[in-house]
Amino acid sequence: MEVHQLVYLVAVAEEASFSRAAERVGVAQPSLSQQIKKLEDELGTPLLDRLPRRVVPTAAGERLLGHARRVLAELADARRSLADGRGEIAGTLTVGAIPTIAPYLLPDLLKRFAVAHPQVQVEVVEDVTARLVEMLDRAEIDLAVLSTHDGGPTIHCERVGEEELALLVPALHRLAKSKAVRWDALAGERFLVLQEMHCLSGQVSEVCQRQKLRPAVAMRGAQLSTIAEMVSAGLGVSVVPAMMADRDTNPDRVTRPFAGERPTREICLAWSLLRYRTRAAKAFEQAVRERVG
Amino acid sequence: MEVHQLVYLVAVAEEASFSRAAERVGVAQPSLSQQIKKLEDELGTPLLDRLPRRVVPTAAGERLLGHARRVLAELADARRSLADGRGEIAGTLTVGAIPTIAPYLLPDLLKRFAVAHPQVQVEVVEDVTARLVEMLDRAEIDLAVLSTHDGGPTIHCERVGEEELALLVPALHRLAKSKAVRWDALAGERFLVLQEMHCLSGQVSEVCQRQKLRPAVAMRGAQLSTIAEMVSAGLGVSVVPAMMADRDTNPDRVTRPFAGERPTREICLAWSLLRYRTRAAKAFEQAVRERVG
DNA sequence: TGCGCGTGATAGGAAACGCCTATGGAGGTT
DNA sequence: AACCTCCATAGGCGTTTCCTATCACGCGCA
Repeated sequence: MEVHQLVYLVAVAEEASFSRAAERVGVAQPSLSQQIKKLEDELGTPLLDRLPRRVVPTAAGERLLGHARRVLAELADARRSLADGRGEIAGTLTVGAIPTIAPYLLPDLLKRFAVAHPQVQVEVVEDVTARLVEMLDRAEIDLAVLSTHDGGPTIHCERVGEEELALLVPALHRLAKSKAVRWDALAGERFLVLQEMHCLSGQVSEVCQRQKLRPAVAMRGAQLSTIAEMVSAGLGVSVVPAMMADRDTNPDRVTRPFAGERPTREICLAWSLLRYRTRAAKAFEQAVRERVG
Repeated sequence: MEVHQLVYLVAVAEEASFSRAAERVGVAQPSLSQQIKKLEDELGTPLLDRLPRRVVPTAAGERLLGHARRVLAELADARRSLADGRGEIAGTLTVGAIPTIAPYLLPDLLKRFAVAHPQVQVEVVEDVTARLVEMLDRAEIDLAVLSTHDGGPTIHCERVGEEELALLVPALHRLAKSKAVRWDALAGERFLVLQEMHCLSGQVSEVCQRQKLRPAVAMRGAQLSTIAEMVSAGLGVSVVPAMMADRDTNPDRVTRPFAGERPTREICLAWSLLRYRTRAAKAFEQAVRERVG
């Protein structure tokens, strides 16, 4: 069981093809076939089902893949840990962020971070909380910026600040001129909310519930910008992060704060406790804290 | 960074010598020097300090060692997981047990287990709780039998039963004839207890505290058999596991249960959540449950 | 001070290994 | 039925790893 064999196995499994995997890892296809065969011989069991049009892992292959990915992640950690030991803040940093935070927080943050740490190559992954957490576990991202997270023993999740939620209404809406909107003024409004996989959706219903408001959900959107455009078109109102509102310049809709206790949601940093935290990751975390706090 | 290089590095670090490490891993010493050098060249930093009489890891080496051990543990897991997939209950199983349980629980258990699963080679490590937990984390043991454990997110600890604690007194002691000993009868007795690293020591003081007894600790012993001999010699009394008493045939001391609510301590199984649990390990766990429950 | 002893590094050759190109063969597709 | 895609096999080449033999260094002992 050699490192390159595990690399090849993972590549074939992910590409579902020997030829594509060979291209990806930069060797000729026969070399790859050879090494996989050798691995299968050593372990005494087929790892891949060569089906006519695609390649799928056998049960044993699936089993080995889990271990293989952890081995490779650990090796990557080793390299980064040693590079860190030389005092450099450098290398590649992959951060994840949820779609309801990423477009409002990251652009500015990335620009500043790039200036402060020009040696660090930052990659961004935008996905919903559940998937980001999976990616943390699989070491596919180093760090995630998200809101609520139900936990899991291997993920560290740390609150770094909070953001206000505000009401987004069409510019011609009766509430558009209010200084601050009272919750009871929203009875009967049509609400535009995100799909349930977005945590903002749950957070909004929670807030509504606390305010004894049973909103009529007119539509579930896949992204905030869709919802914003719907609001502009007068199809309903929505509760959105204030950060989004700050950047919104469309005159067809306006954002209004809520009266009384303003609803907020947490902004958290999460990382895996099993992976090495590079200096670059810590520096990025600090940048997020400064920007949010 | 190849697997065999990591194996060599770990061997050299543990043997503190190239030659001994070479012998251990079964290659000639020059091959080992060569591979370590290659690893150092690849990583761009020395990993080992070749001192006149011994070899010690550098800071970078120490750092890499942690990752290397995890990589190797993960590879071992992979092999065992695949072997398990073929349905065999076989291979090597390393179990740890604390010294106040091991000699009373294991002999009988191991004998039965060997009959039920002749294909499994069981190795036993006897050490105190804290060290067993470390060894679980480092994948040096598969399973630990212990009593209390303060936790840690990567260790699963499961109560499988309890054992009674009883009073051990010299045969000629005034309490030796009691049917059951009341706690208030122990005021003024000289107590022989274990060193603090043994959890039994803490458990006994906890029980005493609950019974409003402030025992005079006459001596702290390193093992129960020492304490038992001290009791035989009339140097004091002790609170010991009933399991120990069951096997004790020395006529110079007797064990008496406590009156009222009999004190007990838990017996737990612990394993690492990060390591693969073999069928052999699960079978052993089951054997412990049957024996204890 | 000089000599052995233990230990790691170096040198050179043999065996093993991985990768490559060329080719074969099985399954679909047109 | 011919073609195409995709993986397996064969044979050659360059590299790597391992071995044995030997060297270099520091230490302890006479």
